[in-house]
Amino acid sequence: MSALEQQKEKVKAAFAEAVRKTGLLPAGEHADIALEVPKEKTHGDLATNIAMQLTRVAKKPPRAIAEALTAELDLASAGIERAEIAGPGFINLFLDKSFLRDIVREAINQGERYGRTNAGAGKRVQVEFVSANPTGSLHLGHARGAAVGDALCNVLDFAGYEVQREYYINDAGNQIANLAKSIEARYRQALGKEADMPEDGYFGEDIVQFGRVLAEEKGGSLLSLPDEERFSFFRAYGLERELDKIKRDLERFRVRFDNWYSETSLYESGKIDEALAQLRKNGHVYEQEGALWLRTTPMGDDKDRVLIKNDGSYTYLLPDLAYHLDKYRRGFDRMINIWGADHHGYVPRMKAAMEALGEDPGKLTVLISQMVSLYQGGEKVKMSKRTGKAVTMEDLMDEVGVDATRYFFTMRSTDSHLDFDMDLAVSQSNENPVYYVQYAHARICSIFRQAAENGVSVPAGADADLSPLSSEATYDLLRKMGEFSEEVADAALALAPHKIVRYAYELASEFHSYYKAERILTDNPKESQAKLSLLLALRHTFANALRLIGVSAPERM
RNA sequence: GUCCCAGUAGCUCAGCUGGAUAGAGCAACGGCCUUCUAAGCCGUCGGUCGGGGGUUCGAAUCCCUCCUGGGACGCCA
Repeated sequence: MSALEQQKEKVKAAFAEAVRKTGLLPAGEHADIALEVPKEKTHGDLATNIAMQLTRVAKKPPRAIAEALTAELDLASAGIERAEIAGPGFINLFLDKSFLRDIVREAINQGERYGRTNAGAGKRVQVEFVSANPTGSLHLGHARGAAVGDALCNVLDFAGYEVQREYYINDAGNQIANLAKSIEARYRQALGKEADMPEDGYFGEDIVQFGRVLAEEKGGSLLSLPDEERFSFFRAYGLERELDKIKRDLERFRVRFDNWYSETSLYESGKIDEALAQLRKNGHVYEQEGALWLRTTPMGDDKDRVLIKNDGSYTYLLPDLAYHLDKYRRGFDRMINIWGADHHGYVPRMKAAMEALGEDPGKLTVLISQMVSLYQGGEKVKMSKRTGKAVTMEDLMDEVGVDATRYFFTMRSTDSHLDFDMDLAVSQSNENPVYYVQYAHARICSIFRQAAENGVSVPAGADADLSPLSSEATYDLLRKMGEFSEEVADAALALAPHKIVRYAYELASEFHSYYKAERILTDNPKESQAKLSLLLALRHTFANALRLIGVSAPERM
C-alpha cells in the first residue's frame, strides 16, 4: 500500500469511528467513506463528502452532520491537524505533512516498481490487439492500436494483473488468396506480361516489389508450375514476408507480443468444427437458402449471421468465434480486444456468438480505437486504400520518431477521434508535450551530473534526512508524486492509458515549477541531500510513467 | 432508417462510477536568463459544457428528446 493510501486508510478509520459514535447510521451499517484530493489547495490535503452522502439516511442537513462528525473525529490518530467544514457540507482535512516525506522514501526504495499496485490481484487478462491482416504494411490505425494496446498492457501489469499480449493472424481465407493473386499479377507485370490485378487486390508498393524481386530471382520459371502449386508458392511467399515486416515494425515500435495465434491453426486443430458443434448442440444454428446461419438476434444483434456460405466456404465470423471460444477455454478472467473503429458494428455479433456458445459475454471487452486524422502543414493528409497510398507506421516512425508517435497516440482517450499533428509531433519546441515530459527527466539527470561535478554525493538510497523538505512548493510536488499508484489503478480500471500520459504531464508541470522556485544544489549540504533524494524519487516516477506508455526517458536532451 | 463514437475557451482535448467558483496545452497579450538545461517559469484574456425537458440537496456527468459532425450497417475481412 502506498504512503498516500496508508494515510487515507487512517483517515477513513477515524471517520468510521466518528460515524459510529454519532450514531448517524443504524447499528451494523457502514458508511463508504470516499476521500479525494481536492483540486483547490485551500480545500486541504484530503476532503470527504461523507456528510452529504449521509443526508438521506440520517435525515439531517449535510452541514449539521459534518459538525457532528468533526466533533467526534479523533484528529491525532489520523495525522490530521485540523478539519474544516466548507461549501455544501464538505469536510476538508489539513494533514501533518510528514506522510508526504514518506512518499520520497517509498519511491526510492521501490525504484522501478514505484507506482505498482495490487488492484488487479493477479487476475489473468488477455489483450488482443493490432491483429492486422498480413496483406500489407501496418498503417496509422494499426499504429494507434499498437500504442494503446501496449500501454494498456503495461498499465494492467503495473496494476497487478497477469497480462498476455496476443496477435491474431488472419492467415487463412479470402484476403490471403487475394494476396497471392496480387503478387502473381505483379510478378507477371514485372516479367513484362499483361496481367490484371484481382478485384479486391492489394495495391501497395510492397506487393509491386515482391513481383520485381521474384521476376529477378526466378525469371519466368514460376509460370510453369501447376496452378495449385504456383498459388501456394505465392501465398506462402507473401505471408512470410508480410508477417515478417509487421513483426519488424512492431519491434521497432517497442511492442512485443507473447503469443502469435494463427487462424490456420484453428482449421488444423479442429477447433472450428468444435465451435460449430457447440453451436449446433445449443440449438442456435439453422439452414436457409443453402447457407448455415447463427441465430444472434435473440442476443441483441440486428440480424442473424451467416457462418457457412452457400458455396461451402466460411465467413469471417466462424473462425473468429472459434478463436474467441478458444480464448475462453484458455481460462482468462477477462479478455480485451482492441478493434479499429470500422469494426465496431461487429461487437454485438461477437458477443452474441459467445453467448450462443454458452460463455459469459461480459468477460469480453472490446475497446474501439477511433479514427486518426493526420495533419501536416495545416492540411489533412489524404489517403487512398485503393491505390495503397496511405501513411504507414514505418513512415511515422521515420518522420516523427517512436517516442512522439507513441505519446501522441496514447495521449487521447481511445474512443475519441484523434487529430495527429505531425508538425507539432516533430517540433523541438515548448509546444510539444513529449519533450516537456522527457525534459523533466533529463533535467533531473542533469542536476545529478552537476552535483557530481561539484563533488556533492548523490544519494543512492532512502536514508537521507528529509526534514528540510518542508516548503509549499515541495508539498505540491510530493502530493502529485504520491498519487502515482492511484493513477495507475484508475487507468487500469478504466482501461484508459491516456490517464497516465496526463499524469506524467501534470507531474512534469509540478516539477518544472518547483525547479524554478527552488535551487537544488545549495550551500547547505543537508538541504541539498534532502532535495537530491526528492529528485531521485521523482526520477523513478518519471521513468516509470514514461515506460508505461512506451516512451523513452532520456538522460540528456 | 438502425446502431456506435463525438459535440466543453479561437484551436486540440481532459473532466463524464453525480459534488465546492468547469480544467490543461496551444493561440493572443504582458513579464522572467550574472545562479543546477529558457525544450523552462510567472501572469492576463478567454466558456449559455450543442438545444430543450426531467431525476436530485446538487447535473458537463444520469434519463428522455431533438440538432450537428464522423463512422458502421455484405453469404467482404
